[in-house]
Amino acid sequence: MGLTKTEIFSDRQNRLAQMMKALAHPARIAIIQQLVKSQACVCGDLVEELGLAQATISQHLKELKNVGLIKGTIEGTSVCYCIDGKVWNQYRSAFESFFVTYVNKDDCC
Amino acid sequence: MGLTKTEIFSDRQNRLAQMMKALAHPARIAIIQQLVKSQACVCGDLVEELGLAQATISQHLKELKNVGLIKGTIEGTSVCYCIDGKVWNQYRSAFESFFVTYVNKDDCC
DNA sequence: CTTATTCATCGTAATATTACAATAAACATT
DNA sequence: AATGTTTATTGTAATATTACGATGAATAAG
Repeated sequence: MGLTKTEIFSDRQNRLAQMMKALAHPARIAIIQQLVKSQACVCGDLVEELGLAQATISQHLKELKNVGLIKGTIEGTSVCYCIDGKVWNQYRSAFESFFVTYVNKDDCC
Repeated sequence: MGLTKTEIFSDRQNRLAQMMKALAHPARIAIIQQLVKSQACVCGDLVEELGLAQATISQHLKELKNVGLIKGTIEGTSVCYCIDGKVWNQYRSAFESFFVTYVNKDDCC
């Protein structure tokens, strides 16, 4: 137990859930917002901006990298992260498709 | 440790993360989709539709209820669940606001 | 009143997540 | 080469999540 039963759900459902999960932490939201704001790519500045340990930030960055939302390129001794526009758009349309399915009728109960 | 440091993030960030979390499981996605599809409210039919134990479904329903996305009304011995249109719209616009912040320029790295 | 039916809750096991100190790896600087 | 800087990784503790059987509470049916 304690293990999500992905087999019984559709690929779409699993993928959407995974997308949500990638953003289901305030630190990862904050990281994304920083990357959006500082049009140029930030790197370890994130550690100063957010108040978390370097190891923790690195861990969150890894998760965001794993789902493809961000990518990092090495620049000397530091790493420059930025948002992957393609994946961002995929997320955006996946979320929109999900939310558009429900049309507001009078609540039935 | 192991406890999210909500204090260091803004209310907006925490709320958005919580919304994502509510939908960060395929079973909860599937439940919502069922409720959208069967315009009338479903109840324990969910247990048959998805392949999870009754206790598990009940637990997921509770989480969705906690964030306000769905509401349930007792009908005799069964419970009728449906989406709360107001909260749905709040979610929708919160997600849209988030995704609209990033405008696709050429990826910088 | 007794017996089903339906759903919520409790208890519990397995697994995942979050956070950080400590360390390693890679490059830059002296 | 030796030292510093920056990031990733490893190990670990605390907490959260997921799933389900068992039980309880409420109403319906007999």
